[in-house]
Amino acid sequence: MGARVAQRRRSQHERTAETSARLRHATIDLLHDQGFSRLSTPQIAAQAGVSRGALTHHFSSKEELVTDAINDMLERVTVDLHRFAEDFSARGGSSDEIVDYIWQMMSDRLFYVTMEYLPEARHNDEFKDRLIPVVKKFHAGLDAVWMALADRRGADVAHTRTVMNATMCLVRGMIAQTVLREDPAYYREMLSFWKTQVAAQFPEERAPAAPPADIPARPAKAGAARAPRARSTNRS
Amino acid sequence: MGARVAQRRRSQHERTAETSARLRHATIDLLHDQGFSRLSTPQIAAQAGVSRGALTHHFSSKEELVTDAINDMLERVTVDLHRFAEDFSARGGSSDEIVDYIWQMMSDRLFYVTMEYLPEARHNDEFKDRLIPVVKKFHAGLDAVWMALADRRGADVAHTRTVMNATMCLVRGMIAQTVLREDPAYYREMLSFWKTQVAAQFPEERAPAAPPADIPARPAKAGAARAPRARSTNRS
DNA sequence: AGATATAAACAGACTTGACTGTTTGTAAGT
DNA sequence: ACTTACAAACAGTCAAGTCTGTTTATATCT
Repeated sequence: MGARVAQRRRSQHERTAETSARLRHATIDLLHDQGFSRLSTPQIAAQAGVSRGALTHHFSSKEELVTDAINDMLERVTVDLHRFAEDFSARGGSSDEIVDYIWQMMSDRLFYVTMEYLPEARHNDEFKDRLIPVVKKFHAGLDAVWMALADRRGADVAHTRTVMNATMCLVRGMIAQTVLREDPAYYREMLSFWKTQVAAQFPEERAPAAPPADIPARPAKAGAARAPRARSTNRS
Repeated sequence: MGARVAQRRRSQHERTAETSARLRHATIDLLHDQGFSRLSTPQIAAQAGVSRGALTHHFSSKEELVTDAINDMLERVTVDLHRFAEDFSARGGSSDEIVDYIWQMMSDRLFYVTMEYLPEARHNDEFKDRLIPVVKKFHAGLDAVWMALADRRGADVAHTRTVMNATMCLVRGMIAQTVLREDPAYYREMLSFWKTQVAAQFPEERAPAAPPADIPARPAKAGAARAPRARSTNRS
Protein backbone atom coordinates (compact mmCIF):
# COMPACT_ATOMS: atom_id res chain seq x y z
CA MET A 1 0.00 0.00 0.00
CA GLY A 2 1.00 3.64 0.11
CA ALA A 3 4.75 3.28 0.57
CA ARG A 4 5.12 6.29 2.78
CA VAL A 5 7.95 8.51 1.68
CA ALA A 6 10.59 9.58 4.13
CA GLN A 7 8.69 11.90 6.42
CA ARG A 8 9.93 14.75 8.42
CA ARG A 9 9.03 14.96 12.04
CA ARG A 10 5.37 15.78 12.48
CA SER A 11 3.85 17.09 15.67
CA GLN A 12 1.32 14.96 17.50
CA HIS A 13 -1.34 17.39 16.46
CA GLU A 14 -0.40 17.14 12.82
CA ARG A 15 -0.31 13.37 12.96
CA THR A 16 -3.75 13.22 14.49
CA ALA A 17 -5.17 15.69 12.00
CA GLU A 18 -3.73 13.90 9.01
CA THR A 19 -4.57 10.37 10.03
CA SER A 20 -8.12 11.13 11.10
CA ALA A 21 -8.69 13.14 7.93
CA ARG A 22 -7.46 10.24 5.84
CA LEU A 23 -9.86 7.98 7.65
CA ARG A 24 -12.79 10.33 7.22
CA HIS A 25 -12.13 10.73 3.52
CA ALA A 26 -11.70 7.00 3.06
CA THR A 27 -14.99 6.49 4.84
CA ILE A 28 -16.86 8.76 2.43
CA ASP A 29 -15.11 7.21 -0.55
CA LEU A 30 -16.09 3.72 0.51
CA LEU A 31 -19.58 4.77 1.48
CA HIS A 32 -19.97 6.03 -2.05
CA ASP A 33 -18.18 3.21 -3.83
CA GLN A 34 -19.14 0.16 -1.75
CA GLY A 35 -22.17 1.21 0.24
CA PHE A 36 -23.01 1.17 3.91
CA SER A 37 -23.79 -2.51 4.17
CA ARG A 38 -20.31 -3.36 2.85
CA LEU A 39 -18.55 -0.72 4.88
CA SER A 40 -16.14 -2.30 7.32
CA THR A 41 -13.47 -0.83 9.51
CA PRO A 42 -10.72 -3.07 8.12
CA GLN A 43 -11.59 -1.83 4.66
CA ILE A 44 -11.63 1.79 5.73
CA ALA A 45 -8.23 1.44 7.36
CA ALA A 46 -6.82 -0.20 4.24
CA GLN A 47 -8.25 2.50 1.98
CA ALA A 48 -6.82 5.20 4.21
CA GLY A 49 -3.47 3.44 4.26
CA VAL A 50 -3.34 3.11 8.02
CA SER A 51 -3.69 0.20 10.38
CA ARG A 52 -6.90 -0.80 12.03
CA GLY A 53 -5.25 0.02 15.32
CA ALA A 54 -4.87 3.62 14.22
CA LEU A 55 -8.54 3.70 13.34
CA THR A 56 -9.66 2.40 16.69
CA HIS A 57 -7.33 4.82 18.39
CA HIS A 58 -8.86 7.86 16.74
CA PHE A 59 -12.49 6.76 16.67
CA SER A 60 -14.09 4.88 19.50
CA SER A 61 -16.69 3.28 17.24
CA LYS A 62 -17.60 2.85 13.65
CA GLU A 63 -20.56 5.15 14.15
CA GLU A 64 -18.40 7.95 15.43
CA LEU A 65 -16.15 7.68 12.41
CA VAL A 66 -19.03 7.62 9.98
CA THR A 67 -20.83 10.57 11.52
CA ASP A 68 -17.61 12.59 11.66
CA ALA A 69 -16.96 11.78 8.03
CA ILE A 70 -20.45 12.85 7.02
CA ASN A 71 -20.06 16.06 8.94
CA ASP A 72 -16.86 16.74 7.03
CA MET A 73 -18.51 16.09 3.71
CA LEU A 74 -21.44 18.39 4.43
CA GLU A 75 -19.15 21.16 5.59
CA ARG A 76 -17.18 20.97 2.38
CA VAL A 77 -20.35 21.04 0.32
CA THR A 78 -21.62 24.03 2.27
CA VAL A 79 -18.42 25.94 1.65
CA ASP A 80 -18.65 25.20 -2.07
CA LEU A 81 -22.26 26.31 -2.16
CA HIS A 82 -21.45 29.58 -0.46
CA ARG A 83 -18.75 30.21 -3.00
CA PHE A 84 -21.17 29.55 -5.81
CA ALA A 85 -23.81 31.81 -4.30
CA GLU A 86 -21.42 34.71 -3.91
CA ASP A 87 -20.18 34.41 -7.43
CA PHE A 88 -23.72 33.96 -8.68
CA SER A 89 -24.99 37.04 -6.89
CA ALA A 90 -22.09 39.13 -8.05
CA ARG A 91 -22.78 38.18 -11.65
CA GLY A 92 -26.53 38.24 -11.33
CA GLY A 93 -27.00 34.78 -12.84
CA SER A 94 -30.25 33.21 -13.94
CA SER A 95 -32.31 30.89 -11.78
CA ASP A 96 -31.60 28.10 -14.27
CA GLU A 97 -28.05 28.10 -13.03
CA ILE A 98 -29.16 27.43 -9.50
CA VAL A 99 -31.11 24.38 -10.59
CA ASP A 100 -28.13 23.14 -12.55
CA TYR A 101 -25.81 23.72 -9.64
CA ILE A 102 -28.01 21.82 -7.23
CA TRP A 103 -28.29 18.96 -9.66
CA GLN A 104 -24.53 18.82 -10.08
CA MET A 105 -23.80 19.12 -6.40
CA MET A 106 -26.22 16.39 -5.43
CA SER A 107 -25.45 13.95 -8.21
CA ASP A 108 -21.69 14.34 -7.91
CA ARG A 109 -21.55 12.27 -4.76
CA LEU A 110 -23.58 14.03 -2.10
CA PHE A 111 -26.92 12.36 -2.48
CA TYR A 112 -25.56 8.95 -3.35
CA VAL A 113 -23.65 9.01 -0.09
CA THR A 114 -26.74 10.29 1.66
CA MET A 115 -28.78 7.40 0.34
CA GLU A 116 -26.25 5.07 1.91
CA TYR A 117 -26.57 6.35 5.43
CA LEU A 118 -30.20 7.45 5.57
CA PRO A 119 -31.51 3.90 6.00
CA GLU A 120 -29.09 3.31 8.83
CA ALA A 121 -30.26 6.51 10.51
CA ARG A 122 -33.79 5.25 10.27
CA HIS A 123 -33.00 2.15 12.33
CA ASN A 124 -30.20 3.24 14.61
CA ASP A 125 -31.26 5.87 17.08
CA GLU A 126 -27.80 6.68 18.35
CA PHE A 127 -26.58 7.18 14.82
CA LYS A 128 -29.62 9.28 14.03
CA ASP A 129 -29.12 11.46 17.10
CA ARG A 130 -25.53 12.09 16.13
CA LEU A 131 -26.60 12.98 12.62
CA ILE A 132 -29.51 15.31 13.27
CA PRO A 133 -27.43 18.28 14.44
CA VAL A 134 -25.06 17.70 11.55
CA VAL A 135 -27.74 17.90 8.88
CA LYS A 136 -29.48 20.70 10.75
CA LYS A 137 -26.34 22.75 10.39
CA PHE A 138 -26.20 21.85 6.71
CA HIS A 139 -29.80 22.90 6.17
CA ALA A 140 -29.15 26.15 7.96
CA GLY A 141 -26.27 26.77 5.60
CA LEU A 142 -28.47 26.05 2.61
CA ASP A 143 -31.16 28.31 3.93
CA ALA A 144 -28.71 31.15 4.44
CA VAL A 145 -27.75 30.88 0.79
CA TRP A 146 -31.33 30.89 -0.43
CA MET A 147 -32.17 33.85 1.76
CA ALA A 148 -29.19 35.81 0.51
CA LEU A 149 -30.24 35.13 -3.04
CA ALA A 150 -33.83 36.14 -2.36
CA ASP A 151 -32.59 39.30 -0.73
CA ARG A 152 -30.53 40.44 -3.65
CA ARG A 153 -33.36 39.66 -5.99
CA GLY A 154 -35.93 41.29 -3.83
CA ALA A 155 -37.99 38.11 -3.98
CA ASP A 156 -40.40 36.99 -1.30
CA VAL A 157 -38.39 35.28 1.39
CA ALA A 158 -40.81 32.56 2.43
CA HIS A 159 -41.72 31.73 -1.12
CA THR A 160 -38.11 31.54 -2.21
CA ARG A 161 -37.42 29.19 0.66
CA THR A 162 -40.25 26.91 -0.45
CA VAL A 163 -39.20 26.90 -4.09
CA MET A 164 -35.58 26.16 -3.27
CA ASN A 165 -36.49 23.43 -0.82
CA ALA A 166 -38.78 21.92 -3.43
CA THR A 167 -35.92 22.01 -5.90
CA MET A 168 -33.74 20.14 -3.45
CA CYS A 169 -36.45 17.54 -2.91
CA LEU A 170 -37.13 17.14 -6.61
CA VAL A 171 -33.47 16.60 -7.29
CA ARG A 172 -33.19 14.10 -4.45
CA GLY A 173 -36.02 12.09 -5.94
CA MET A 174 -34.54 12.25 -9.41
CA ILE A 175 -31.17 11.04 -8.23
CA ALA A 176 -32.77 8.20 -6.35
CA GLN A 177 -34.32 7.16 -9.63
CA THR A 178 -31.03 7.20 -11.49
CA VAL A 179 -30.01 4.06 -9.64
CA LEU A 180 -32.46 1.89 -11.53
CA ARG A 181 -33.47 4.08 -14.42
CA GLU A 182 -30.90 5.11 -16.96
CA ASP A 183 -32.63 7.60 -19.19
CA PRO A 184 -30.82 10.90 -19.72
CA ALA A 185 -33.67 12.36 -21.76
CA TYR A 186 -36.02 11.78 -18.87
CA TYR A 187 -33.89 13.73 -16.42
CA ARG A 188 -33.09 16.42 -18.96
CA GLU A 189 -36.74 16.98 -19.66
CA MET A 190 -37.63 17.12 -16.00
CA LEU A 191 -34.88 19.59 -15.17
CA SER A 192 -35.94 21.68 -18.10
CA PHE A 193 -39.54 21.65 -16.93
CA TRP A 194 -38.49 22.61 -13.46
CA LYS A 195 -36.33 25.48 -14.65
CA THR A 196 -39.30 27.07 -16.34
CA GLN A 197 -41.29 26.62 -13.15
CA VAL A 198 -38.64 28.18 -10.99
CA ALA A 199 -38.12 31.03 -13.40
CA ALA A 200 -41.84 31.72 -13.32
CA GLN A 201 -41.61 32.07 -9.55
CA PHE A 202 -39.16 34.93 -9.90
CA PRO A 203 -40.80 37.31 -12.33
CA GLU A 204 -38.36 40.09 -11.49
CA GLU A 205 -35.67 38.12 -13.20
CA ARG A 206 -33.56 40.44 -15.37
CA ALA A 207 -32.70 38.73 -18.58
CA PRO A 208 -34.95 36.01 -19.99
CA ALA A 209 -38.22 36.00 -18.08
CA ALA A 210 -40.26 32.80 -17.97
CA PRO A 211 -40.58 31.58 -21.54
CA PRO A 212 -43.99 30.49 -22.83
CA ALA A 213 -44.68 27.27 -20.98
CA ASP A 214 -45.45 25.22 -24.08
CA ILE A 215 -42.02 25.60 -25.61
CA PRO A 216 -40.37 22.37 -24.47
CA ALA A 217 -37.40 24.50 -23.47
CA ARG A 218 -33.87 24.21 -24.73
CA PRO A 219 -32.00 20.92 -24.56
CA ALA A 220 -30.73 22.06 -21.20
CA LYS A 221 -27.21 20.75 -21.42
CA ALA A 222 -27.40 20.97 -17.70
CA GLY A 223 -24.70 22.03 -15.35
CA ALA A 224 -22.09 23.01 -17.86
CA ALA A 225 -22.52 26.50 -16.53
CA ARG A 226 -20.86 25.94 -13.22
CA ALA A 227 -19.16 22.62 -13.04
CA PRO A 228 -18.40 21.67 -9.45
CA ARG A 229 -14.73 22.11 -8.79
CA ALA A 230 -12.59 19.04 -9.25
CA ARG A 231 -13.91 16.46 -6.86
CA SER A 232 -12.27 17.06 -3.56
CA THR A 233 -11.51 13.40 -3.04
CA ASN A 234 -7.97 12.26 -3.23
CA ARG A 235 -7.70 8.73 -4.45
CA SER A 236 -4.09 8.08 -3.40
CA MET B 1 -43.16 -19.00 16.89
CA GLY B 2 -46.64 -18.93 15.38
CA ALA B 3 -48.11 -22.04 17.00
CA ARG B 4 -49.70 -23.38 13.89
CA VAL B 5 -53.31 -24.33 14.42
CA ALA B 6 -54.54 -27.70 13.33
CA GLN B 7 -54.44 -27.47 9.58
CA ARG B 8 -56.48 -29.26 7.08
CA ARG B 9 -54.73 -31.04 4.28
CA ARG B 10 -53.23 -28.54 1.84
CA SER B 11 -52.08 -29.40 -1.63
CA GLN B 12 -48.41 -29.09 -2.46
CA HIS B 13 -49.23 -26.12 -4.62
CA GLU B 14 -51.06 -24.41 -1.80
CA ARG B 15 -48.26 -25.09 0.63
CA THR B 16 -45.69 -23.59 -1.72
CA ALA B 17 -47.85 -20.56 -2.42
CA GLU B 18 -48.54 -19.90 1.24
CA THR B 19 -45.05 -20.42 2.55
CA SER B 20 -43.34 -18.43 -0.14
CA ALA B 21 -45.89 -15.63 0.25
CA ARG B 22 -45.27 -15.57 4.00
CA LEU B 23 -41.56 -15.29 3.31
CA ARG B 24 -42.00 -12.53 0.78
CA HIS B 25 -44.21 -10.54 3.09
CA ALA B 26 -41.86 -11.06 6.00
CA THR B 27 -39.02 -9.84 3.81
CA ILE B 28 -40.77 -6.58 3.05
CA ASP B 29 -41.78 -6.14 6.68
CA LEU B 30 -38.23 -6.59 7.86
CA LEU B 31 -36.81 -4.49 5.08
CA HIS B 32 -39.07 -1.72 6.31
CA ASP B 33 -38.62 -2.29 10.02
CA GLN B 34 -34.98 -3.33 10.28
CA GLY B 35 -33.36 -2.24 7.05
CA PHE B 36 -31.33 -4.00 4.43
CA SER B 37 -28.08 -4.09 6.35
CA ARG B 38 -29.78 -5.93 9.22
CA LEU B 39 -31.80 -8.22 6.99
CA SER B 40 -30.83 -11.83 7.57
CA THR B 41 -32.36 -15.05 6.37
CA PRO B 42 -32.74 -16.50 9.90
CA GLN B 43 -34.68 -13.40 10.86
CA ILE B 44 -36.89 -13.56 7.80
CA ALA B 45 -37.69 -17.20 8.47
CA ALA B 46 -38.51 -16.43 12.09
CA GLN B 47 -40.74 -13.51 11.12
CA ALA B 48 -42.53 -15.67 8.58
CA GLY B 49 -42.94 -18.41 11.15
CA VAL B 50 -41.15 -21.04 9.11
CA SER B 51 -37.78 -22.67 9.40
CA ARG B 52 -34.72 -21.48 7.61
CA GLY B 53 -34.74 -24.77 5.77
CA ALA B 54 -38.08 -23.86 4.25
CA LEU B 55 -36.66 -20.56 3.14
CA THR B 56 -33.68 -22.12 1.42
CA HIS B 57 -35.99 -24.64 -0.19
CA HIS B 58 -38.15 -22.00 -1.83
CA PHE B 59 -35.48 -19.43 -2.64
CA SER B 60 -32.07 -20.35 -3.86
CA SER B 61 -30.50 -17.17 -2.55
CA LYS B 62 -31.23 -14.18 -0.41
CA GLU B 63 -31.21 -11.97 -3.48
CA GLU B 64 -33.86 -14.02 -5.20
CA LEU B 65 -36.10 -13.78 -2.16
CA VAL B 66 -35.61 -10.04 -1.85
CA THR B 67 -36.24 -9.32 -5.52
CA ASP B 68 -39.33 -11.52 -5.54
CA ALA B 69 -40.60 -9.74 -2.46
CA ILE B 70 -40.03 -6.33 -4.03
CA ASN B 71 -41.81 -7.44 -7.16
CA ASP B 72 -44.78 -8.49 -5.02
CA MET B 73 -44.87 -5.18 -3.25
CA LEU B 74 -44.78 -3.16 -6.44
CA GLU B 75 -47.51 -5.25 -7.99
CA ARG B 76 -49.75 -4.66 -5.01
CA VAL B 77 -49.07 -0.93 -5.13
CA THR B 78 -49.82 -0.85 -8.85
CA VAL B 79 -53.14 -2.58 -8.35
CA ASP B 80 -54.05 -0.09 -5.63
CA LEU B 81 -53.09 2.82 -7.83
CA HIS B 82 -55.21 1.57 -10.69
CA ARG B 83 -58.16 1.26 -8.36
CA PHE B 84 -57.62 4.81 -7.18
CA ALA B 85 -57.31 6.12 -10.72
CA GLU B 86 -60.53 4.48 -11.85
CA ASP B 87 -62.44 5.77 -8.88
CA PHE B 88 -60.85 9.18 -9.32
CA SER B 89 -61.72 9.41 -12.99
CA ALA B 90 -65.26 8.27 -12.38
CA ARG B 91 -65.74 11.00 -9.80
CA GLY B 92 -63.74 13.61 -11.65
CA GLY B 93 -61.55 14.46 -8.66
CA SER B 94 -59.18 17.37 -8.36
CA SER B 95 -55.48 17.19 -9.07
CA ASP B 96 -54.82 17.89 -5.38
CA GLU B 97 -56.12 14.44 -4.65
CA ILE B 98 -53.53 12.87 -6.88
CA VAL B 99 -50.74 14.62 -5.05
CA ASP B 100 -52.18 13.50 -1.74
CA TYR B 101 -52.54 9.96 -2.96
CA ILE B 102 -48.97 9.76 -4.18
CA TRP B 103 -47.72 11.18 -0.90
CA GLN B 104 -49.71 8.63 1.05
CA MET B 105 -48.75 5.72 -1.15
CA MET B 106 -45.06 6.54 -1.01
CA SER B 107 -44.82 7.43 2.64
CA ASP B 108 -46.88 4.49 3.80
CA ARG B 109 -44.06 2.06 3.25
CA LEU B 110 -43.22 2.07 -0.43
CA PHE B 111 -40.43 4.60 -0.53
CA TYR B 112 -38.95 3.68 2.82
CA VAL B 113 -38.58 0.14 1.55
CA THR B 114 -37.20 1.48 -1.71
CA MET B 115 -34.56 3.48 0.14
CA GLU B 116 -33.45 0.25 1.75
CA TYR B 117 -32.73 -1.64 -1.43
CA LEU B 118 -31.64 1.14 -3.79
CA PRO B 119 -28.15 1.36 -2.30
CA GLU B 120 -27.73 -2.37 -2.65
CA ALA B 121 -28.80 -2.16 -6.28
CA ARG B 122 -26.17 0.47 -6.84
CA HIS B 123 -23.38 -1.89 -5.78
CA ASN B 124 -24.64 -5.33 -6.69
CA ASP B 125 -25.03 -5.79 -10.41
CA GLU B 126 -26.86 -9.08 -10.25
CA PHE B 127 -29.36 -7.62 -7.85
CA LYS B 128 -29.70 -4.55 -10.02
CA ASP B 129 -30.27 -6.61 -13.15
CA ARG B 130 -33.00 -8.57 -11.42
CA LEU B 131 -34.62 -5.38 -10.25
CA ILE B 132 -34.59 -3.31 -13.43
CA PRO B 133 -37.38 -5.21 -15.21
CA VAL B 134 -39.38 -5.17 -12.00
CA VAL B 135 -39.31 -1.41 -11.63
CA LYS B 136 -39.69 -0.94 -15.35
CA LYS B 137 -42.98 -2.77 -15.11
CA PHE B 138 -43.95 -0.61 -12.17
CA HIS B 139 -43.14 2.58 -14.04
CA ALA B 140 -45.13 1.37 -17.01
CA GLY B 141 -48.07 0.84 -14.69
CA LEU B 142 -47.70 4.32 -13.30
CA ASP B 143 -47.46 5.79 -16.75
CA ALA B 144 -50.61 4.02 -17.86
CA VAL B 145 -52.45 5.63 -14.99
CA TRP B 146 -51.14 9.11 -15.77
CA MET B 147 -51.99 8.70 -19.44
CA ALA B 148 -55.51 7.56 -18.65
CA LEU B 149 -55.96 10.58 -16.44
CA ALA B 150 -54.61 12.95 -19.06
CA ASP B 151 -56.89 11.40 -21.62
CA ARG B 152 -60.05 11.90 -19.63
CA ARG B 153 -59.01 15.43 -18.86
CA GLY B 154 -58.01 16.19 -22.40
CA ALA B 155 -54.65 17.37 -21.11
CA ASP B 156 -51.45 17.26 -23.08
CA VAL B 157 -50.05 13.78 -22.79
CA ALA B 158 -46.33 14.54 -22.69
CA HIS B 159 -46.77 17.42 -20.33
CA THR B 160 -48.93 15.40 -17.97
CA ARG B 161 -46.30 12.71 -17.95
CA THR B 162 -43.63 15.22 -16.97
CA VAL B 163 -45.71 16.80 -14.26
CA MET B 164 -46.67 13.46 -12.72
CA ASN B 165 -43.12 12.17 -12.86
CA ALA B 166 -41.93 15.36 -11.23
CA THR B 167 -44.52 14.84 -8.52
CA MET B 168 -43.18 11.37 -7.89
CA CYS B 169 -39.63 12.68 -7.69
CA LEU B 170 -40.56 15.54 -5.41
CA VAL B 171 -42.32 13.17 -3.06
CA ARG B 172 -39.36 10.78 -3.09
CA GLY B 173 -37.09 13.60 -2.08
CA MET B 174 -39.44 14.76 0.65
CA ILE B 175 -39.74 11.32 2.13
CA ALA B 176 -35.98 10.91 2.11
CA GLN B 177 -35.83 14.06 4.19
CA THR B 178 -38.34 12.81 6.73
CA VAL B 179 -35.71 10.42 8.04
CA LEU B 180 -33.65 13.20 9.61
CA ARG B 181 -36.03 16.13 9.58
CA GLU B 182 -39.19 15.98 11.58
CA ASP B 183 -41.12 19.07 10.63
CA PRO B 184 -44.74 18.52 9.59
CA ALA B 185 -45.26 22.17 8.72
CA TYR B 186 -42.38 21.98 6.25
CA TYR B 187 -43.87 19.06 4.37
CA ARG B 188 -47.38 20.48 4.55
CA GLU B 189 -46.23 23.74 3.05
CA MET B 190 -44.31 22.04 0.29
CA LEU B 191 -47.20 19.78 -0.66
CA SER B 192 -49.49 22.75 -0.66
CA PHE B 193 -47.12 24.67 -2.92
CA TRP B 194 -46.85 21.70 -5.21
CA LYS B 195 -50.59 21.30 -5.47
CA THR B 196 -50.95 24.82 -6.74
CA GLN B 197 -48.20 24.15 -9.24
CA VAL B 198 -49.86 21.00 -10.50
CA ALA B 199 -53.26 22.59 -10.63
CA ALA B 200 -51.81 25.43 -12.70
CA GLN B 201 -50.63 22.84 -15.21
CA PHE B 202 -54.20 21.66 -15.76
CA PRO B 203 -56.21 24.80 -16.45
CA GLU B 204 -59.14 22.82 -17.77
CA GLU B 205 -59.79 21.55 -14.29
CA ARG B 206 -63.51 21.65 -13.55
CA ALA B 207 -64.18 22.67 -10.01
CA PRO B 208 -61.72 24.66 -7.92
CA ALA B 209 -59.00 26.01 -10.17
CA ALA B 210 -55.71 26.92 -8.58
CA PRO B 211 -56.57 28.73 -5.36
CA PRO B 212 -54.73 31.94 -4.51
CA ALA B 213 -51.25 30.77 -3.68
CA ASP B 214 -51.13 32.42 -0.28
CA ILE B 215 -53.86 30.35 1.26
CA PRO B 216 -51.76 27.72 3.03
CA ALA B 217 -54.24 25.09 1.92
CA ARG B 218 -56.05 22.71 4.20
CA PRO B 219 -54.17 20.69 6.78
CA ALA B 220 -53.76 18.05 4.11
CA LYS B 221 -55.02 15.15 6.13
CA ALA B 222 -54.06 13.47 2.94
CA GLY B 223 -55.21 10.36 1.24
CA ALA B 224 -58.20 9.51 3.36
CA ALA B 225 -59.92 9.07 0.03
CA ARG B 226 -58.44 5.69 -0.66
CA ALA B 227 -56.64 4.55 2.41
CA PRO B 228 -54.28 1.71 1.67
CA ARG B 229 -55.97 -1.43 2.87
CA ALA B 230 -54.97 -2.77 6.21
CA ARG B 231 -51.34 -3.65 5.92
CA SER B 232 -51.17 -7.09 4.52
CA THR B 233 -48.62 -8.22 7.04
CA ASN B 234 -49.42 -10.99 9.40
CA ARG B 235 -47.38 -10.78 12.51
CA SER B 236 -47.94 -14.30 13.86
C1' DA C 1 21.45 20.97 26.47
C1' DG C 2 20.87 16.09 27.24
C1' DA C 3 18.90 12.21 29.59
C1' DT C 4 14.65 10.43 30.96
C1' DA C 5 9.67 9.92 32.08
C1' DT C 6 5.16 10.00 30.24
C1' DA C 7 1.61 10.11 27.07
C1' DA C 8 -0.04 9.77 22.58
C1' DA C 9 0.02 7.41 17.95
C1' DC C 10 0.14 3.30 15.79
C1' DA C 11 0.24 -1.95 14.72
C1' DG C 12 -1.58 -6.37 14.90
C1' DA C 13 -3.49 -10.49 17.33
C1' DC C 14 -7.49 -12.39 19.70
C1' DT C 15 -12.53 -13.14 21.04
C1' DT C 16 -17.04 -13.55 20.20
C1' DG C 17 -20.87 -13.63 17.52
C1' DA C 18 -23.59 -13.82 13.43
C1' DC C 19 -24.67 -14.75 8.72
C1' DT C 20 -24.85 -17.36 4.11
C1' DG C 21 -24.84 -21.38 1.59
C1' DT C 22 -24.73 -26.47 2.01
C1' DT C 23 -25.95 -30.88 3.56
C1' DT C 24 -28.30 -34.39 5.81
C1' DG C 25 -32.49 -36.06 7.85
C1' DT C 26 -37.79 -36.21 8.42
C1' DA C 27 -42.71 -35.46 7.35
C1' DA C 28 -46.35 -34.54 4.19
C1' DG C 29 -48.59 -34.99 -0.33
C1' DT C 30 -49.38 -37.59 -5.03
C1' DA D 1 -42.80 -45.53 -4.17
C1' DC D 2 -41.51 -41.34 -4.94
C1' DT D 3 -41.35 -36.47 -5.07
C1' DT D 4 -41.86 -32.21 -2.81
C1' DA D 5 -41.99 -29.49 1.56
C1' DC D 6 -39.87 -28.65 5.60
C1' DA D 7 -36.35 -28.91 9.63
C1' DA D 8 -32.03 -28.52 11.74
C1' DA D 9 -27.19 -29.15 12.08
C1' DC D 10 -22.71 -27.88 9.85
C1' DA D 11 -18.77 -25.25 7.66
C1' DG D 12 -16.51 -21.36 6.31
C1' DT D 13 -16.19 -16.32 6.40
C1' DC D 14 -15.79 -12.00 8.38
C1' DA D 15 -17.29 -8.39 11.08
C1' DA D 16 -16.66 -5.21 15.64
C1' DG D 17 -14.63 -4.39 19.76
C1' DT D 18 -10.95 -5.33 23.08
C1' DC D 19 -6.33 -5.95 24.41
C1' DT D 20 -1.29 -6.15 24.29
C1' DG D 21 2.90 -4.51 22.48
C1' DT D 22 5.83 -0.98 19.89
C1' DT D 23 7.16 3.43 18.13
C1' DT D 24 7.08 8.48 18.13
C1' DA D 25 6.48 13.02 20.20
C1' DT D 26 6.71 16.04 24.22
C1' DA D 27 7.26 17.44 29.01
C1' DT D 28 10.48 17.37 32.98
C1' DC D 29 14.57 17.39 35.63
C1' DT D 30 19.29 18.02 36.37
